[in-house]
Amino acid sequence: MSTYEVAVFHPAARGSTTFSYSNPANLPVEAGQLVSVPFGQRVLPGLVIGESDSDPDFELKPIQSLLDAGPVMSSEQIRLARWISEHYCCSLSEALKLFLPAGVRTRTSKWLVKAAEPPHSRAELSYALAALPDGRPFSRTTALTALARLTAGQPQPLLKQLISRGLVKEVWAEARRSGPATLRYIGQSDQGKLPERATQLTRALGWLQAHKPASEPLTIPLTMAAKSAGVSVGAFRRLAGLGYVEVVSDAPLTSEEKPDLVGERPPVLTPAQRAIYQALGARLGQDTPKPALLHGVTASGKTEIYLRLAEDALRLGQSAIILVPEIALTPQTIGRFERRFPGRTAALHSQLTAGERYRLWRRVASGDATIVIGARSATFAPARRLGLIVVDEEHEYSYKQDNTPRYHARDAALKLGELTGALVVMGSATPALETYSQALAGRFDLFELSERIAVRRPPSPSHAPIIRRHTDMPAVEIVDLRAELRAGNRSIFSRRLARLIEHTLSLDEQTILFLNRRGTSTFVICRDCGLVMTCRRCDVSLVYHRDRSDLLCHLCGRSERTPETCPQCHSTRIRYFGAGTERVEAEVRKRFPDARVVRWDRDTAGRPGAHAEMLRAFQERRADIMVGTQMIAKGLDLPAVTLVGIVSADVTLHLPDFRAAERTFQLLTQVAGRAGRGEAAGRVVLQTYSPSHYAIQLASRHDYTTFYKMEMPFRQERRYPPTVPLARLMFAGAGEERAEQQAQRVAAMLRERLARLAIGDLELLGPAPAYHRRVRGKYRWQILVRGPHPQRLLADLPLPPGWAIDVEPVTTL
DNA sequence: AGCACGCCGACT
DNA sequence: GTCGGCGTGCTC
Repeated sequence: MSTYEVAVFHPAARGSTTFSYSNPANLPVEAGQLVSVPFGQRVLPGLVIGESDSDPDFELKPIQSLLDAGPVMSSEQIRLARWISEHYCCSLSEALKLFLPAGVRTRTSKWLVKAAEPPHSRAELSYALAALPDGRPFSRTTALTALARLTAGQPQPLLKQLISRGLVKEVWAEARRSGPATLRYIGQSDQGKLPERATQLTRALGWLQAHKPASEPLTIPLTMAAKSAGVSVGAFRRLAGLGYVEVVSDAPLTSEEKPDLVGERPPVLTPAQRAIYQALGARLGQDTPKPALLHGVTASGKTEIYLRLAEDALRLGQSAIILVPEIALTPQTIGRFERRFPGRTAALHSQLTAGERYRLWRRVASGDATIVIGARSATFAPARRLGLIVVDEEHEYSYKQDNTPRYHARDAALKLGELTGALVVMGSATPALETYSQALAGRFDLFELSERIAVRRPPSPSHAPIIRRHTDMPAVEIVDLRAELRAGNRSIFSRRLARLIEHTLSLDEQTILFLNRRGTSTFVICRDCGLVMTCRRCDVSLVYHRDRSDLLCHLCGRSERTPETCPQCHSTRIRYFGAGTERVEAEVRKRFPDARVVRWDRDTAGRPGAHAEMLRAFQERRADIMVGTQMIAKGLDLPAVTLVGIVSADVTLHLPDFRAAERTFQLLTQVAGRAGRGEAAGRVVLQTYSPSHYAIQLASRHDYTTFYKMEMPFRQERRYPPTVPLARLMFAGAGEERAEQQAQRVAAMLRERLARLAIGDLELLGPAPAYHRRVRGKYRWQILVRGPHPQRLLADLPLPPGWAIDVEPVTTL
């Protein structure tokens, strides 16, 4: 009899461990199937990885039941999960979880049940036992409610006693499926049975009757119905109890609009676009096409190439996954795909509810949606017959997940392409050095788009042709802020920038002002004793936010009242230094009182829909100046912007991280690229205290190639990625000395392991305190592992709690 | 993560 | 002797 290898969803599952189970009931089990299995004392969900003939010397437990009709993961997806677990040193079940939305994995929960054969001492508590349900399992809440009557409102100790005496047992059982509930209403003639005062039920029923189509039953997600009818979900559940409607979990979902609508007409391609599109399009049907890097300056029309390729994939009966950075996942980007492929796209973004996410997952799995667009997690969408994977802005750090599994979506996408034979197209104006060097080495095909295109869209809907023509890259002027100071200008705007803002306003054109820092003042200091206000739990200075008149910690989010006197010396001479976006906004309002300003950063774009609102306000010319952090640097296409002011280019430049120059270069180039995307030429003013730094000089000339040539030797010399692979072990825990001891102990273990495994080409750096030594009251230490295949050392490492492994970290801060 | 088992100290 | 504290170690 064959055994089944099952990855169990449980934190204890280390490494790529699977557990073997038998299948005595002969359930139709195949790889990729969700099952529930007994594990220890409990029943847990697991995923069948495969079959084997191995005959272990202990007795196998049986697979208990199937949790889904068919497999929920393909064999390629299982192989990708295995790769993730091995490459990023996480457990297989952690990697598998990436592929399954919360509603698909079934949870188990704790229930209580009366003991079948209660032990000796039962007399004194029999009164309590009598209050509990017989035979069937009941929830903790049920038990507490029943016991509350006997204990004057303090049932917890009594329940605890019952459990500890063995009179009540805790059991693990499958919980209800957490898929979104669906309501089904066929229509009933015999109303009037409802009690008169049941206003909620009457309203719910009225809504149903008003909304039911004439011929077919009404099928709608329960929450949606409740929202629309203005009653609680409970009202519909009550109706279900009375037999008016059916509430089914996980019912087959009717697809939304059917996809035979004609999408927006594509614009005519420029010769440069067409050449690349044709070269790439020819690979779509191929067996294992080589991945491609599309290096195109900002506004060179990369997205249109993606759209064309997606169209071709669809025509071949394939599906496509389009990855974009979370920050660029604006209604603008989503809208562009939805207009081209109406009814066929599934947009996965962070603001979906669990139920919506689940529904989209099902739509993709069923083949109803064939274009998936989303942030990094969309890599794991259950796309069938995958033909194309696009990684837009592939250099973006948000592609790296910052908790376990710490995967990089670009690299996962490349692996997925390799496994499925899908074409992977990466695009960027400022490729990551990792990617560009591999392209130069021939692992990827390199395509260049070096000219900008201005697009004039006719007001939609319209069938007028879309006009496009070449425009120039914006001219960038570097302003030396030291010279400004010398000239007596202490404002955050240089004379040149102020003049150009004025000029742009007078032309009725738009301006973007960029500063990669939120708040009003970045540090608050007492003039008398020199005390700088710092966070109680982190080792950073607090940032003054005038809008909320609070001091805010940007690491942990804690806010404190602004002190009127110094907490140390009680002086009133408290001063505020350093500018953030809030200060820029205030300054603009002061100096240009007639200008209409919007500020776009995490403080103003926090709530859902805020992005779209601000974008629309700016697009419809209801504002003249947009002030923002790096949120505005990504993928926004605002044709009326002719001036970009970089208030300070230096925020990220001097951080002690090997990627500081690369990051600064990328950010500045992207921000500068927001200017002049329409018909009118763009200008950029770049203010800095380091005007001769190569990252700033080259960003001002949009010169990626030279930047690459200068940065690579530096990495080579210092033995940093992409020349030498890197992994990092991080610890965070309470107690300053304890953290250091922890770090030393793990470092010693690593040294010992390195010697035992006789790995000579890996070096350990550290342990050393992290750049932010303390965050949320936890002290942070790190150890770097440098050299080829650090996984050799890190695989199945028994790390104490508080540790995390980050393979190919995006930063070492 | 739970929940065993197991080995020590405070009590009926 | 028993109850119960929480330190290691296992879960097919």
